[in-house]
Amino acid sequence: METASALRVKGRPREFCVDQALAAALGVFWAKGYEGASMADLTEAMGITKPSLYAAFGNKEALFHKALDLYEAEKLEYTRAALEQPTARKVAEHFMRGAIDAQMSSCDPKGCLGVISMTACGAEAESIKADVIKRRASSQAALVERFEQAKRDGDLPMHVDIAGLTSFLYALLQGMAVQAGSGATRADLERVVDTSMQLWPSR
Amino acid sequence: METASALRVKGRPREFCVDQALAAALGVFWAKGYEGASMADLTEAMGITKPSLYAAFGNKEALFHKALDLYEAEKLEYTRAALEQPTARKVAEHFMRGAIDAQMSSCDPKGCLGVISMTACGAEAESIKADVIKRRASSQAALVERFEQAKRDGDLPMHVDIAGLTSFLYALLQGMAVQAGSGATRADLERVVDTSMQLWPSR
DNA sequence: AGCCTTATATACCAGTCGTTATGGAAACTG
DNA sequence: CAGTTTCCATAACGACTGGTATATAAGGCT
Repeated sequence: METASALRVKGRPREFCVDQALAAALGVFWAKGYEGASMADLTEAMGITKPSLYAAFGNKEALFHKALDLYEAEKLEYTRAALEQPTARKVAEHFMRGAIDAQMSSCDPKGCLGVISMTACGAEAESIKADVIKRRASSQAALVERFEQAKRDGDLPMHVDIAGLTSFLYALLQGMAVQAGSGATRADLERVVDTSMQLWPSR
Repeated sequence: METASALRVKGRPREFCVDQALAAALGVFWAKGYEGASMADLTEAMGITKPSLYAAFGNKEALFHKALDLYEAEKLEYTRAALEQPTARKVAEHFMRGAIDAQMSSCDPKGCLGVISMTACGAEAESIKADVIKRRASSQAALVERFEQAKRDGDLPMHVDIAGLTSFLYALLQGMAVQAGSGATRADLERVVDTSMQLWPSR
């Protein structure tokens, strides 16, 4: 409908940076979950008032979905790199080490936004939960595909159940996220990864 | 102070069963988390009014702690049986199969109350979180001790890192709880357990 | 009987939730 | 300059939050 409207600003320009405000909102959601983050928390962290927030992002739920987009694009970028590793073993290790970096960053909240948003489910957040589930399903499907390729490549034994191995790896990642959110240290999580890699099949 | 006061009921007797009401409260907390469960939800499910609830249980937080006691005693009883299994392998398998039964029961909410309560953390629930973390730490310590015994018994290789293996198993349990709470089927979780048992060291 | 103690039921408290109407200020176009 | 459009700020909305005050009802004790 509109052609390159970057220049066509008619009225008064907004006084804040949308991307920057969204990043601040992501931080709040990440730290407190969807329902735990109040509009007051959000507006304070974003440095804007409530009407500005509603004008720029719609409402709380729309803001969350956009924050989730940002989270996937920025903090979950490592999963894309993981799928490009040469062997199934390296794929799994990249997933887990990357998860540690993402979940234990000193400047970000601990844990995984997806896990936090999915478990904290008070009826109103049902659509939030559904969104997170859908995103994770597509991500998991990509991992299944990668492991099937690994089996064809011969770096994964023929007898392993791919769906099982994928869910197993995801369970580990989610469990690590839970532990990251409840006081585990980076060394704790690294021990989990080391143990997992020692047990990994193709070795 | 008081000696067997079961008979000494002075005033009007209460019209509901405390244990039954607590069980109903547990169901609500389990399904919606601590913060997601409102007093209206609780009183409705328990079949009592708010003043009765406050008189019998103190407040929402005290009610939650008592519900957590009940949860540990009833739904987490399988962990005690698991520790008594003859080998480390059987201990781990009993833990995981028991977790499936507890998290996928057709008459109870899906997932693990501990995981749900720990991840949903909105400031006010900080003491809730601390309680859950403490309980899990003691449970985890018991598993460490059991695995050290297994190493002495020779059914666990000498080179394995016990702390790592324990956190690894707990991560799997917590990850399965996350998946149980987000639409996974019993077959999905059983695939995770089968995969885990195929990778388990001492085999 | 009457008293005493406790439970129940209704109504209410102050505070917060997400959301929005209102009024004025700021910047662009003509 | 006026006109228009959009922004920001204050304040308010009804609904709901956890928690209580008050009044009435129901049992045991003497």
